[in-house]
Amino acid sequence: MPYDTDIFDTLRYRLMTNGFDHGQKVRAEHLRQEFGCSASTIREVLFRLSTLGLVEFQEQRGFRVPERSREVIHELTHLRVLLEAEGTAMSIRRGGVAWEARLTAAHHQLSHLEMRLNTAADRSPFVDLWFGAEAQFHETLISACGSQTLIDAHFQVYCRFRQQLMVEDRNFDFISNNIKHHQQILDAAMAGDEALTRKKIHDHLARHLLSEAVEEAYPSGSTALTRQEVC
Amino acid sequence: MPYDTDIFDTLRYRLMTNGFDHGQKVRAEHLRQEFGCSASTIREVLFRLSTLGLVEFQEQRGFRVPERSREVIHELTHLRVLLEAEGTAMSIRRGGVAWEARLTAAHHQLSHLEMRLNTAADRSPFVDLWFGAEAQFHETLISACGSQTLIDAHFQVYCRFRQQLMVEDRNFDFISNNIKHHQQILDAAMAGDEALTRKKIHDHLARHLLSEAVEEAYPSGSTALTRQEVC
DNA sequence: TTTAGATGGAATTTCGAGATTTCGTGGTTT
DNA sequence: AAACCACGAAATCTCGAAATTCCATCTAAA
Repeated sequence: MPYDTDIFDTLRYRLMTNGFDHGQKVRAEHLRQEFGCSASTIREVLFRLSTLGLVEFQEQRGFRVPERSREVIHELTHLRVLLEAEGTAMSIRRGGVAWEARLTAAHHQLSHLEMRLNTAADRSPFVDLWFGAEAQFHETLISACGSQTLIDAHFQVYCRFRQQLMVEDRNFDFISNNIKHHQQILDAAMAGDEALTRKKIHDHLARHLLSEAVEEAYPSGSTALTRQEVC
Repeated sequence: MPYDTDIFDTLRYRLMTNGFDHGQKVRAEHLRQEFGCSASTIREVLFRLSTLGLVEFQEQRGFRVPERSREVIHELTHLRVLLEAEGTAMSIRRGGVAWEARLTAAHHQLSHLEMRLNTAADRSPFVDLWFGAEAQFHETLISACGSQTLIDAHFQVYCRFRQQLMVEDRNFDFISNNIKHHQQILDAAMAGDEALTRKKIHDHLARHLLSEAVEEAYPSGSTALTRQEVC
């Protein structure tokens, strides 16, 4: 039991799974009582969480959970596509067989869970597993890019993206589309087709982009945003 | 007036201008004495600085200044080109006359300083001004992109980029090339040519990329990295 | 000589309290 | 009714010290 890492991880999970309301102030005093530590420790943990963008620090006003908005989701998606497409293209160039093996494994695990999610009557036992597997798959995509800087930047964006979207669409209506998307990304990457992989990554997330901007980047296949969905 | 903001700004400036050695541990106790405050205050400031990547936090091992390396410079440059090219292209699309005016102003100021730097016998009085103007120009390039998320991400990368390169080449041998580069970026942006602007931004920074990777992205004009230079 | 363990000083992390600031409530004035 | 001010409660920020951990050095055993 080294240190306040427990608190950090607990709060990070809670923030990413929307255990706090968007825009709400973080009540340091309540957390202090809950974890049985001093205010300074909580304060420090919150500073560390602000590094990931999961809480926002304001001078003399403490910390608060970022507001949820369509615009922020759009911006995070845009950045995520930019980084993930670039990182995956680099992985294709320099990943080799080892990366392909890891990617296949990650996809297999994700695919399995998505099948279960798609058919199960009660989805709740799979939800957390699916979130983990989905994160693992996208992380693996860029894992062989060779740039820890890019991986870190992507992780920051991914955390905030997840925080923004986790609250929505617990019905997993999108899941059958996602199965196709992930398969197409895998196939394109395995074929070594960088351009196609970039496009499939974009299409996978295009749902969360506001339509106008989609037009600009990919004039052909724009999809209007009628409802926010997870991933 | 917020108290530790002074310390934050002072240390940020010192970190970005290499007032500390790369890879060195940050001596919190020394800083505490220098600023006449408690260890907690210094600790908090360092956490806030780690948000920008200017110091790295390690559990139970305090903070240290990131190591300087050719690989990290390459990665930061790669990310900077990616974000800056994208942000500038978006600014071109949606910036309008107001953005063009601001960009022209920023370039004019920068250009003026670069002329002085290029001819002055003693460059020292212009150095700080030039760093500010250079940052201002590149910040203005992406300022109309409409995505605060992208602007924040770029700022993080820019801080670390500057921290890595500030120590090098105080002779400003690169300055005459830089004058051309900045002019070309301005011209391409004013002409509304997104592709050309992207290329000019890349060329401007290509010097800091390791040659192999430059080949991959821009097979035509690769420039080997023989010596690190600022900006 | 090398390795393992012990030791003491220095750095870190945590704590609880006091100082400062913000925020909400209620009352007064225009 | 709207704007302004006063005041108390609650939150934030800073501090100094205590508790914990790291790190370099020394000693002993193989």
